[in-house]
Amino acid sequence: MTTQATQTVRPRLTPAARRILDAAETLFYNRGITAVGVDLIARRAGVTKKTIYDRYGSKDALVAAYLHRRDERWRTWLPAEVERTAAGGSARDRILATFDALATWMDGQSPRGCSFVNAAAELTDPGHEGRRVIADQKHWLRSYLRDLCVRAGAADPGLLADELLLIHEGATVLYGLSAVPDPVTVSRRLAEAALLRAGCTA
Amino acid sequence: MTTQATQTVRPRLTPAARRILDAAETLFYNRGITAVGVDLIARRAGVTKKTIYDRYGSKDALVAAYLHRRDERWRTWLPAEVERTAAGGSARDRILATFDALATWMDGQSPRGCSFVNAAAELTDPGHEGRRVIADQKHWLRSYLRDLCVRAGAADPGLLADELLLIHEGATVLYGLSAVPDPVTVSRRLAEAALLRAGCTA
DNA sequence: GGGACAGTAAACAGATCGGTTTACTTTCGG
DNA sequence: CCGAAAGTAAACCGATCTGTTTACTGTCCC
Repeated sequence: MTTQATQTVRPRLTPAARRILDAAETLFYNRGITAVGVDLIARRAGVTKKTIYDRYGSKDALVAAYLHRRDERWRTWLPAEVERTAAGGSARDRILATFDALATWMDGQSPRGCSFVNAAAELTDPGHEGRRVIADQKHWLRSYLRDLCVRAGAADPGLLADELLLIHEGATVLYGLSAVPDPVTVSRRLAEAALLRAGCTA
Repeated sequence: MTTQATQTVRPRLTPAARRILDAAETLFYNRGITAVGVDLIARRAGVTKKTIYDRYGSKDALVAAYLHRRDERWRTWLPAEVERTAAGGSARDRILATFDALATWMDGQSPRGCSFVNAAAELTDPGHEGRRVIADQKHWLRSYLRDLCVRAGAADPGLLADELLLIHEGATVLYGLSAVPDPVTVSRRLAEAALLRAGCTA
């Protein structure tokens, strides 16, 4: 057995590695993955290219790390935000709260739509590790919604979850395209109709 | 007044220009816009780079032409397909037929989702001409749906059109991500619920 | 005090990027 | 017959691409 290391809070990321990821996140999201070179990331992070390759190995791996961290943030933030805003409410309230949360998330930091959908548009190689992260993210959201649907007493929770997921994606895309003034309000209405149809009235 | 030219069917595109656009369409859609260079397009089209720049002027202009042609095809195909499949039916039937048409379109040639949404992910410069084409396309679909909603006697045609548009986009994105087995069926169910709510029963 | 680790600085590699230029050929309508 | 348009072929431009290499400096822990 390996000896247990000292219990100091070990930073998963070195300071430089964190700065790299921060810079990469901003640049990838706002300018596109392919359009951003590692030289630019290095410059922005105040770091040498060597450090990037020492920490991440390749640009593809850095892209995967970028998506992974974005996923982690979303997974911790969304349930917390739902609990915060729908505290004391029903499961149905929580489901509707996910749409308000979506609006908050987008207004706050994501004017260009879903980083995963955008990344999927660029990561055309099906073998790219980032594609796995993207698929995982959508499956997580679907199962989170499904869990809420079960608790809301939906007739067919799986089907309702699919419907809600579709509405989420539609709202996010329209938000990013600025093609419709207030897509999140539209999505909330659609969700209400879907809930009604599934027998979730409480 | 300028003299009317001879009435020969003038080809809007020279043969080489057409081959260039064909090659660009396949490559841009399947590999991404930024990831594809003009040298590759030239090679695929059996053409010199000079010809590309003689015909289109810049890569950005070629990208806009690619989106424009894709838009044109969609605008002629969709109404025709809807008339074909919902011939003799009601306006409500036509609305639902747009979702079947979407499935046909995607199965046929667009496994990677909507070319416009994908392009929007890459065209980060708000001044890029392609962004106008994208916005126009969404507005066209919205007004096409809105027209059908009016004829279907919707309580609030504009709002219903927004809802249907959102469902369309959601279905397309989920289709491209392969995150849900049959997003188009899900979208049809959602559309039925939305129509019901808007009072369109015929 | 010595090694492992994290980092800087900067050159280097070969390929590719969008775009231009020069010189020559083919086709076709007035 | 002549000139314009459409095209090939290929070299060239400077910049940028992902990724590697060499040499050196801190810092921290055993």
